[in-house]
Amino acid sequence: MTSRTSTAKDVLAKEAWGQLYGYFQRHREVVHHHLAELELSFGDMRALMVLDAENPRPMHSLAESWACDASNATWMVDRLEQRGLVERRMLRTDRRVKAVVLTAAGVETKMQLLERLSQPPDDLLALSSSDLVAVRDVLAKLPKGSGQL
Amino acid sequence: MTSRTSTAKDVLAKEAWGQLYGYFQRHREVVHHHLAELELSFGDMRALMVLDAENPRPMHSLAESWACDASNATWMVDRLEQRGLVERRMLRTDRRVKAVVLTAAGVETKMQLLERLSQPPDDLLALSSSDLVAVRDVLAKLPKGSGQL
DNA sequence: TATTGTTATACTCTATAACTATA
DNA sequence: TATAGTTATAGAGTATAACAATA
Repeated sequence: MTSRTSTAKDVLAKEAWGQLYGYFQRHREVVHHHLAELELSFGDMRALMVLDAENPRPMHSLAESWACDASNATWMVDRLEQRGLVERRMLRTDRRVKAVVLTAAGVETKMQLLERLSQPPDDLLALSSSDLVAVRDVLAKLPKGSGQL
Repeated sequence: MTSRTSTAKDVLAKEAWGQLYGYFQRHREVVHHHLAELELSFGDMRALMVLDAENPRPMHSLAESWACDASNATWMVDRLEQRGLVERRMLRTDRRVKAVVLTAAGVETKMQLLERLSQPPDDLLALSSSDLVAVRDVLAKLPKGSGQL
């Protein structure tokens, strides 16, 4: 709706975006490599990210966090439970809800995954320290809230 | 294998990577929004990216580019062909191979998709010009070849 | 006999609708 | 009657194996 002639900054933003986008295209496989090592699917990863051992999460709340149907949440938790990574707990306050927590094994798996994912690709290490600081600090200025379109 | 104590640069690289990774996590939905507008699946996008109108690509070569099974390539090309976006051509040199090209409609759809994908998110426009230049120039130093692990 | 591509089939992930049990 | 969760079922997307045509 804000259609107008391109400013110099529009061009810069497009070029910066192109670099960012291209970089992630090239590193998509990195994530899948780490997941394969831990025998996790992409869905497993999204599931683990939301869960922990301290805060039991009701199924319907998980479905919302995962932006999926309730029946799909049942299926995802079933798989993780069969692998011993999560556990369903009954709530005494409302016996309809089943709250999900990570087991010790789930915590361990999540930790290993996070450690791998936080490992920067080698090509970043080839940059100078000042370049790394520049990227880090500029991106740190961007809003961390839910992504916009 | 290069296990050693963390240098200051290791820490910087991890922080920069964390920012890059987080940014793309937050903007994953942007791509899906653009795809939905054009009624394309994620697979359709990957398919279109590899194809053009000038260079007929044999099926087995496409399966390799898409890193999928040959039978899956058949299925993907079938769908695009039914939508009129691609066309199978016989090769007179080897009558076994079927080479795939984008139709005029396919070129148009691919162009519309590329235009949308190249549109930077609003939050980048909120950065200063010098910040945009910094991000663009640092990322431009990274290798463009096939991603490494 | 080897290669290109397709078909038949099955498995994973996702959703919709119908169901159970609580509230 | 409404809500939390599951089950039954169907569809998209992926793979493996058997097959047809051509080299």
